[in-house]
Amino acid sequence: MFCKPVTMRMLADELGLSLSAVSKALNDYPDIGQETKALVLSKAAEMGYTPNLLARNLAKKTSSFVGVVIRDVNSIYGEMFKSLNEVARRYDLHLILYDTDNDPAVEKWCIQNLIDSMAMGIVVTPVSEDVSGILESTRDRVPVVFLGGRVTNPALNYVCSDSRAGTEQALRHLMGLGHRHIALVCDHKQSSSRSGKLAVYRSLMAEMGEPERVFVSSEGDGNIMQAGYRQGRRILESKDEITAVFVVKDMMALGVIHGLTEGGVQVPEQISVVGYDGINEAALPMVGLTTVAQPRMEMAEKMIDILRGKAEDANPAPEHWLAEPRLVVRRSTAPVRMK
Amino acid sequence: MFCKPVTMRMLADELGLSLSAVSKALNDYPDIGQETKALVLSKAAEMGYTPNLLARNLAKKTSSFVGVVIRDVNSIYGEMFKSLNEVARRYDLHLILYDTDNDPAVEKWCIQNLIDSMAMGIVVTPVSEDVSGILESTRDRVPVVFLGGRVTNPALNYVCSDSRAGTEQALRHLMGLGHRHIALVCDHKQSSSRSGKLAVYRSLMAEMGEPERVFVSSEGDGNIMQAGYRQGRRILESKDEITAVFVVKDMMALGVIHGLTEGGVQVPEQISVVGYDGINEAALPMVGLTTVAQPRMEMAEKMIDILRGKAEDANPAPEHWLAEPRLVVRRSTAPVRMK
DNA sequence: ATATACTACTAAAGCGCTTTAGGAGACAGC
DNA sequence: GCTGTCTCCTAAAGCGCTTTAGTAGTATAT
Repeated sequence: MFCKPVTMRMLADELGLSLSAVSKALNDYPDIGQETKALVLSKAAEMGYTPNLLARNLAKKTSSFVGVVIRDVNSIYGEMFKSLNEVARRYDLHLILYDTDNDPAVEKWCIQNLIDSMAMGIVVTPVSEDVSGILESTRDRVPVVFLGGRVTNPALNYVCSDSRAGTEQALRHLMGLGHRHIALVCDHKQSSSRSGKLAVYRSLMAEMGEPERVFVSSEGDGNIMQAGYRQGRRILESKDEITAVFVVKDMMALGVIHGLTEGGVQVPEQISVVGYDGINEAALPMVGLTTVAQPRMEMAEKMIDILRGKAEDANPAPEHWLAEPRLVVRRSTAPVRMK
Repeated sequence: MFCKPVTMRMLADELGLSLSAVSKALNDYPDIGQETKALVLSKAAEMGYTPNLLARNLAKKTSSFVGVVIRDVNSIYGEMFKSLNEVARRYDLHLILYDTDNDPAVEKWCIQNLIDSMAMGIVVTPVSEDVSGILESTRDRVPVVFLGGRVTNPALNYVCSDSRAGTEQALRHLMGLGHRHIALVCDHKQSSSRSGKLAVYRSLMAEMGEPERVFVSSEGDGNIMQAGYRQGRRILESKDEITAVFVVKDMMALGVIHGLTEGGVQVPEQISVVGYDGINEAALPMVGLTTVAQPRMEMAEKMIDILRGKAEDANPAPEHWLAEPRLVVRRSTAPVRMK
């Protein structure tokens, strides 16, 4: 059923040229005659020749594949794929995407396969903040850039949004609406972006002379949205005159809103909610979540940039990028209601 | 910076064996001694050998890559990636994912690159119902399976949900709730799944002796959700005592709901809405869209099955699969309100 | 002892491409 | 004439693996 594709060998034979002449013509080498080059190119077009990427990559010891390893593609990082895809296309790069489903064993498998596929680089949102396994297997083989705030070790390549700046935007927005009793909701997982958000929250609360109202989900709270739901209920139970809440993840914020409204509290009339990430769901008309959006395109560009740089220069100096997030105001926040 | 990985050659030299002996040991060939095999395997583990997939694929003339070409990854088909990813892993397959953004030129580029990467198969949600370009370039080179209802040519491989059965489930659900004045909303794009839904709608309306209330979006309506919004408004303008509406796509249904509620009509109190696809957004608590969900896992399994079958047997007989969708009842539908 | 068959290995070609080294021919300078 | 220097092309090795053909060596049958 499958017919043999046109190879350079066939082109060469057809034209009575050597294989290398054809290769040089196709790859714009300097030491090839203009006429010969034109001849080869026209013949290639005529016969419908297209280069075999695997063979090319193997011979060049470099590849046009970029690995993308995401904990959960149904998240902001999965949504970022769309931007990555666009940037990759600009450079004739191809994305091999994996969803690890938060399983370290799967993550390991993915990384190994990318190495074996000679990927020119790997983007990964690591399952665990302990990335030593990833570093060890990829060390001196393929550049890795960590995405999202879980890893911000200055010795590594990473790209994430500036969670401190984003948090400040969110909180100042609430404060600008007159809110003072502001709660923070976050999940139990440690990450540098979480601790950054927490620090900014604390300093702003201190600035206002307000006590900290921090709600942390516990391990057994199920998925992130359910965890948010639980915290929404806890906020109500706290009887703590809270008028606004900042949630460190949009998905969790949706859960918080659900918990709040199910408990009979209107958002934003009684409590304002702002999330973080800028997931697609936040923009739905029936959701309308005010959120701090990560600049996907810019982050995608930076990640590909870094990987391309490493591939070319084999430059061992780590590169970071803190992307400036942008507050998107929607329906879930409103001025505080005066008593 | 990049160090040379362990190759079979190194293993062979280290053990004083031939290259082929090593290859056979690693690949479970019959004509290799048990002791030798054990020796090779342990040495491989010791030296941390892993096979170069590109080289292997090139030599075997078959690859472990599967191409996935999706019009818009932020859609039900993008969400299906998660299932595809899981199935692919079972067979040691790797997914090269592209988002064509509905651009035929990009689609062409993606397909060509997959051919050049020696993909063992391609899953595609085609931009246009005219897939002759795709067929021509992939013919006799790589098996293709079309996903979604846009292509259901019996001469081709395709997998999609049974839109007739799904539509019937949706409409019978509404009818069971007492609805008789049921509208159908669809977009202007032709596709076999759309025509199937329309046909079932017509026959059921005829069965009830009700007139057809069909709302078709027009070309200039913007994205699918905006198009739905427009139709939601049109439904209100129609003054046609409509109590329920079936929308052929969830994203569009969200737009319809938005149009309806913005026009002051409560969903589901005044008008029930049911969608089709089962996108993640439909399950959000603040959305709660009743919908006909496509069985993602089953469809993913079938697609990989088909591709694997074609790759092995080079069997030219086309295969189809109509997956049975499943009605998921949520908040957006309610019993008709008696006047 | 010889033919037969089987086992366990090696040699070598090949997958389709890149790349290095080298060589033929043209042309200039002295 | 010889050397040197171009330009344009070829030969051949190599990327890391698979696979075919072939060959020792041992065991079995006659």
